[in-house]
Amino acid sequence: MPKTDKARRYGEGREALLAAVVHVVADKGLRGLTYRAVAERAGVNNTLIAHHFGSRDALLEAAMQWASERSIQLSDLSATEEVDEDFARALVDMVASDPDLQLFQFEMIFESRRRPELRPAVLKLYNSYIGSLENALMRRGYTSPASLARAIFAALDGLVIQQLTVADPESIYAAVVRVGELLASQPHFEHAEPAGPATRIQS
Amino acid sequence: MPKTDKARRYGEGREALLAAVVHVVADKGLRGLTYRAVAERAGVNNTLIAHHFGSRDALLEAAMQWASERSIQLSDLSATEEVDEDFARALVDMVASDPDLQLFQFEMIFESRRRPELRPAVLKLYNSYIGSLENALMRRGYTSPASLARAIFAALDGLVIQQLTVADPESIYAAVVRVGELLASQPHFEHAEPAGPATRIQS
DNA sequence: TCATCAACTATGCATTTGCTTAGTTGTATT
DNA sequence: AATACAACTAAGCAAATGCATAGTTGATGA
Repeated sequence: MPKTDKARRYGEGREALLAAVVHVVADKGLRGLTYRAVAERAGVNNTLIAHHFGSRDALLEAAMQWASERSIQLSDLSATEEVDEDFARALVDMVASDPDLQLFQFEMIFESRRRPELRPAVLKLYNSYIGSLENALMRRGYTSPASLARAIFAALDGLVIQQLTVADPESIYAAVVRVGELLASQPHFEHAEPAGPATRIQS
Repeated sequence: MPKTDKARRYGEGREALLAAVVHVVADKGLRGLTYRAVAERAGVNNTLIAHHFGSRDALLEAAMQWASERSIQLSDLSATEEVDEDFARALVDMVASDPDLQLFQFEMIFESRRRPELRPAVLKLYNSYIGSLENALMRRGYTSPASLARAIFAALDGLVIQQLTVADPESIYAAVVRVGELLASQPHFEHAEPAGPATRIQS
């Protein structure tokens, strides 16, 4: 039996369709993103998509907007004070408990290469992640936080992909912890110090 | 005008089709992977695909095999002695000069979630990358090289994705260099020492 | 030189797709 | 209660797709 959300109430169709897009893309890919598949998953008639969004492309764009708005998750995580065991556990748990949102976003990142209208949302997402991480690193006194933030984010991003596709959660957990250790071994303040000089750790 | 490789010689069709798959997937996605698109790109009749491979699924599987065999690239790079400026430049140049192979592989990694027959090849690729990196780290005396190799590979993987989608090559270059610095700051031997004790750098 | 077989092409078709058109139903406003 | 309009459904169609069938062409070995 296919997963369908039934018993929708009047007026909830649009939102249900957007949520359905994320799940359909996550488990059938963009090739499986059809009016009928999305509608079935949302529990509505397929022509409702054309009514609300006009075209498949517009549906995808709307879904990207919608998903990125509710994708505070990693952004919150990145703004955390440090990449420690708690962070690692939270990240691994997040991916394990809601892989579809991550999968959808990765699909959209690659799709944005071919669909210019998706680029703004994708860029905003990435920049918000990397930017908040960069701020956190700067507050903690790391040197040249821009390239460091990019590198650390890339590592976390890459580990999420590995967890989604080829590796078991515990290996990923260990690797995330290792990323935290790499960070800790770089020169930085002992605690976040918004202003003024502070103790700098040398390693 | 569409990119078509014309003037094929008798007997080269199969190989041309496999190469075409990589390019088609890279610039139109898996949704754009149709018999007609691939055949046009390869400069052959679309029914030749059914002749050689039988089905679209089998074509994709064959292309994955084919591509991973000729994807010695990152593996070679990972086995390099250290992640320095030369390595960073080589990585960035590789992605810039041949993005299609990388894009194809990323698409396949995600596709392997839904197509079990692709998993062996994907796992083999990842394990060969991470494994050779782990060996290189072990030779250089890094502690717990398994999680470190996974983390470093994830960082490089993530940076490749960023270069392919959202960031300019020079930002990526800087971040790759930073990854090298993170590695250098970890305790390890000064030079690769296959056996026996050696000078251990403390940071 | 000719037989054989693989590589290759031409035609065609059932299915799936995006989306249009024409309608129905629910809700909010007066 | 009547109006009006948005949310929603039913039916259907032109185009694209995967692939089957039937044939043609080129290389190769006897």
